[in-house]
Order: sequence, then structure tokens, then C-alpha cells
Amino acid sequence: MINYTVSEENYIKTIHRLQQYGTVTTNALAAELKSKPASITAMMKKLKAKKLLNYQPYYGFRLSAEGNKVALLIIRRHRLWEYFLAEKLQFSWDEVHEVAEHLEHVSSKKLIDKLDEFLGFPTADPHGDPIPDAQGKIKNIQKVCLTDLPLNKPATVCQVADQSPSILELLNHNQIKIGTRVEVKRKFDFDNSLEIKTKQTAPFTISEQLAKNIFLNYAE
Amino acid sequence: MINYTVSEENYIKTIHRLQQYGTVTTNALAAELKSKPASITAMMKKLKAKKLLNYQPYYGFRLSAEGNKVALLIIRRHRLWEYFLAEKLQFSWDEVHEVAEHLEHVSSKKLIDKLDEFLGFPTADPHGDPIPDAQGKIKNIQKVCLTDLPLNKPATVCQVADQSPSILELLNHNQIKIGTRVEVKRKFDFDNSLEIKTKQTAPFTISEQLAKNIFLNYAE
DNA sequence: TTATATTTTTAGTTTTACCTAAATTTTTAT
DNA sequence: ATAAAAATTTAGGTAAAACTAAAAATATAA
Repeated sequence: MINYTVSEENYIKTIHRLQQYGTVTTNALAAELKSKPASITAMMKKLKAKKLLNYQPYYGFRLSAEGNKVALLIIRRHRLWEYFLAEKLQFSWDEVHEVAEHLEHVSSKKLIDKLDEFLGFPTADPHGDPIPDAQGKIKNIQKVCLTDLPLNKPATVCQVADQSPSILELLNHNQIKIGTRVEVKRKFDFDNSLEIKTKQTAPFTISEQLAKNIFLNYAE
Repeated sequence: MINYTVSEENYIKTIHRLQQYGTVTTNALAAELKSKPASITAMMKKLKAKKLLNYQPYYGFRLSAEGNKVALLIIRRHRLWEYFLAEKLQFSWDEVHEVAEHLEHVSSKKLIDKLDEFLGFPTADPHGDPIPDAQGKIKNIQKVCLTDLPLNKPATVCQVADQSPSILELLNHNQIKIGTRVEVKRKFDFDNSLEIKTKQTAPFTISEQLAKNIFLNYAE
């Protein structure tokens, strides 16, 4: 893969994120990148010339197939570094992003693939977002109930069905909230209770009734 | 500390290296940075304005006290990343430099101090060069005989006193050469033989006679 | 010591990535 | 349908960091 400037990479990454909600407009990109519309137009011409972007003046833009490939490799670098910072250097989840913003632009393929191996090929970053593999492929993210989560496969809490004060009290007591990474360590047939573990806690047991109300994003 | 551009950091680092042999000249710096003399003069004006450099037009340059402090922190980042690449990601010693050249410009202090801790506060990089601490202090490097090296303190082979074919045969057999990192694991009083270990080998024993001929750079 | 060679600096360009202000195109609202 | 508003692009400018070519200062050698 060709190398791109830090600036180009930041544009590609941001377009990739915004285009999930439709075509991206000049103003939207300018706001997101804290830049000015005129600067956006200039860069769009450059990215179009490099075949990374489909774009007609006065209409929105979308990344080309090649542009998407580049975006996914940048996202891969970003999320692997986030995982490294949280898992190995004990950064808290809200500190990892800013540092990863800089590390992601170091573009040695060998570095990233070795880092991936060193980290044990993680499938999601500390925020629960999926990490693309070396080919830029992202595993399917599916929403599963905690009762259906395979053993020893970490997943991220994304929804709680029942919102009553009593369940929230219990979740709070167990330090479980939206975004928490959870792993099921054991299943007990007697009452279908589950032994689970989060990063902050030692393993503990929860009832089937509670587990039925917790849904998670799980990277297949 | 203020942040500097990648270009400024590369100049500072290179001046720091060259000034060990006296004042640095425009041509020497241009050759080292694969740049042109006119470009050097322009950057020297900038670094002087930022109080990092002492410099009179038409005479050589030296870093100011502040400039040296900055240089040592850049070197610290570079060497910690080299250590990380070799030790954790299994890069060979000749591959680490190029990647570290890029990683060294990510200037989060917290990142570097946490990395240092994660690596166990190493005192030398894979080439045996000393790693400055968080204050920019470098431990004294002293040349010691392998017989005098403290237990479990890695050091780098820098000299072999006897150069006869027979000793070289033995060193070759044990995969020891200039630049090899060696650690003494045990000392046996009976015959003063030493159990040592290198990165490539399991622990093995060598005679006092051989040890007496091996000298190492040891970071106190 | 004076002429020549070397080194260094100045002057003027280029490229990248940003900016402001003005012009143009598209959208929206009466 | 057309005027006003909003969005986008063009035109022209700035700063950083490189370059070439020419001028100036220093070093060296006859």
C-alpha cells in the first residue's frame, strides 16, 4: 500500500466514519475536522486525483473501494493501539483515544501485524468497537443476549431491556453499564446462573433473570 | 515541555549526536540529514529563536542546555520503542531503528513513562545504547569484564581481549559476538565458572578463562 | 598577501495544508 | 417562479520546510 500524509489519513478516516449515515457534505466534514469548507474542497480534489474518493463538485463524497480499504487499515492501527494502551499500559478507556490518534499514523505493516499477534489478535478495542484484521476485514458484530454469549468470549454491553430502578440498582452494584466488557466464565445448569467477569472485577455470579435483560455487541 | 515538529526533532537529535565530536558545521549536518546547506541555515535560525541552539552565523552550532534536554527526551522515546520492538514484538536488532524513527515523534509523556514501566525500566536498547530516564538522565556506561558483571544485569559485549582463532571458535560456538547482550545468572565458586544467558540461547556455562577475555558496556 | 577554493548565507521558488473573502451553484421559502 | 438563504467552490494569501542559484564570508595555498 502507498503511504499517505497524516492529513490525508485524517480526512480518509473521518469520511469513512461520516459516510455510514449517507453521503458526506463539505460543511459536515469541515465541522468534524475543525477546518474550513475551502480547505475541504482542496483536499477532496487531491483524494479524488489519488482515486480514493468518488466526488462531483457541489455534491457529497463517498470513499472509493480503495479509499475504504485504506480507511480500514488506519482504523485497524488506531484500535490495536487503543487495545495496547488499555491492556498493557493500564490507560483508562477515556485516555486511549488521544494517544492512538498519533500512533495510528505510523504505517509499518510489520509493526502492526506483530503488535496484533503480541496482543493475541483481539477482535474489539476498549470501547467495544471491532478491530479489522490484516486484510481490512471486520468480523460481524451481532447483538446477543448475555445468556447466549459463548464462554470466554468478551463482548460489550449495549442494551438493558428492563429499565426499572431495581435492575439498575443491581447493575450498578455489579459495576455493569453500557460499554462494559463482559466475559462468561461458567454456566450452571441447576439454575442457569452465570459466572461472569469484567475488567474491573473478580469473577462473580449473576442470576438467569438478570442475564436475560442484558444484551451485548459480540464480534463473531 | 513544549512540542516540536517532526522536522525540528530530527534536527535536534542529529545535532546532539554530531556535537559529541566538537561543534557541528552546516555541511556536516546537511550530509547527515540528506538535506542541503541552505535548508540547514534556515532551520538553525528557527532553533536559535526557540533558544534550543547556540549559534553565530558562519561558525558551528551546539545545543543549549534546553536543547540538550529536548534531545535526551527524544532519544529516550526512540530507545524505549526499540527495546519494545525487540523484546515484545520479536523484531531483530537491525529492524528496530527504522520503525522507532517514526514512533519517537509521538510525544505523550504519559505514554512513554507507562511504556518504560511496562518494559521494566530497561537501561539500554537492543544495540546496547543507554536509555535516558524520565528526567533525561543517562546512567554511567562503564566497561567491565564479564567476571565483574553483577548477577542478572544485562550488558553488551564491546571487546574481546584475546583474538586467537581458538577463542573466536569458542565464542562463535556460543553465539557471542560484539553487540550481544549477556546476563550472568550464577557464579560457581569452585572454578569461578559462570552461568550466562543471551537472548538467543538457554543458560549455559563458560569458564573463568573465557570470561576474563570478554568486556562489556554496562549501564550502572 | 593575495588569489583561489571552500563554506555558509541570502534570495527567490516550490509544495503541502491551511486560511479569508468573494463568486458561484444549489436549495428553500414566499 | 423567483428571490433569499445556504452550501460549495474559486481566487488569492500565509507558514513550514524543502529546493536551486547566486552572493558573501572564511579558509588555504602559492
